[in-house]
Amino acid sequence: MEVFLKSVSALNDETRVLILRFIDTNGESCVCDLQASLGMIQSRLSRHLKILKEAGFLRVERKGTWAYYSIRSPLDRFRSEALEEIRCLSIELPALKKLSDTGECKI
Amino acid sequence: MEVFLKSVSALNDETRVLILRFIDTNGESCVCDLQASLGMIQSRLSRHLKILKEAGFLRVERKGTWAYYSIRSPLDRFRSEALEEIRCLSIELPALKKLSDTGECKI
DNA sequence: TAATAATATCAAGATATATTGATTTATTGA
DNA sequence: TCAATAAATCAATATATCTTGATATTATTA
Repeated sequence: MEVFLKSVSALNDETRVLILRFIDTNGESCVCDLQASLGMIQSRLSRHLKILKEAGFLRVERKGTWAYYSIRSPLDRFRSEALEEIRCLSIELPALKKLSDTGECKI
Repeated sequence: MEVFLKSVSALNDETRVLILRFIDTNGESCVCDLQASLGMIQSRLSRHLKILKEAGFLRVERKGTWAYYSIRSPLDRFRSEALEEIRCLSIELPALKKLSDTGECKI
């Protein structure tokens, strides 16, 4: 029950659904790119990433001071179905802004 | 997005997961039996049943003053997967008390 | 080792959701 | 039509979650 509710409550927020969809679409993303692309302040984004990670949807890889988030793999059946459902939602997905590539990451 | 979040937020409560599991296990149930079996006060139960119904998980059939709730059929893929997940949870499921059959429904 | 940059955490206030007891609505049968 | 019963809704309070700005942590590099 506990694990199921943790997955469900992680999904129960429009912001987090958007983050999942964005990372699912664009692949591994660092926090500063997500900030720039999604237009979210850092503490807010960081909080939601943590919730998604602890619910088993995301994994993090650190490279220096950067943190790269990606869809955890493999996902179990329910999480996988949830992600598939999110893939089918008609969402206005913001364009990817790759600050980390160009070195202008100063947020 | 709206519909997805409605499903998810309906699942995001231990009480409602228990109700879904109970009705899934015991079949169509009237509100007074659910009250007796689950030990919930009437307004609380009624609220949760409404949320589950409006999220597309349950349907109601009225017979006189009674209201019988059952799993809506067919369920779409995501709801169906969610229910399957709930079926696999190890939950202490209270025994069914059929007050409506014996006529002792006075709650 | 000190300064800087990226990310994480914390504290306070705002918003949403759950619980309870009281009231209302709807249906049945006298 | 009135009384009784099942179920739904309402209002108040309690609890949980989200947002923001400030602060802390961690890794890099000068």
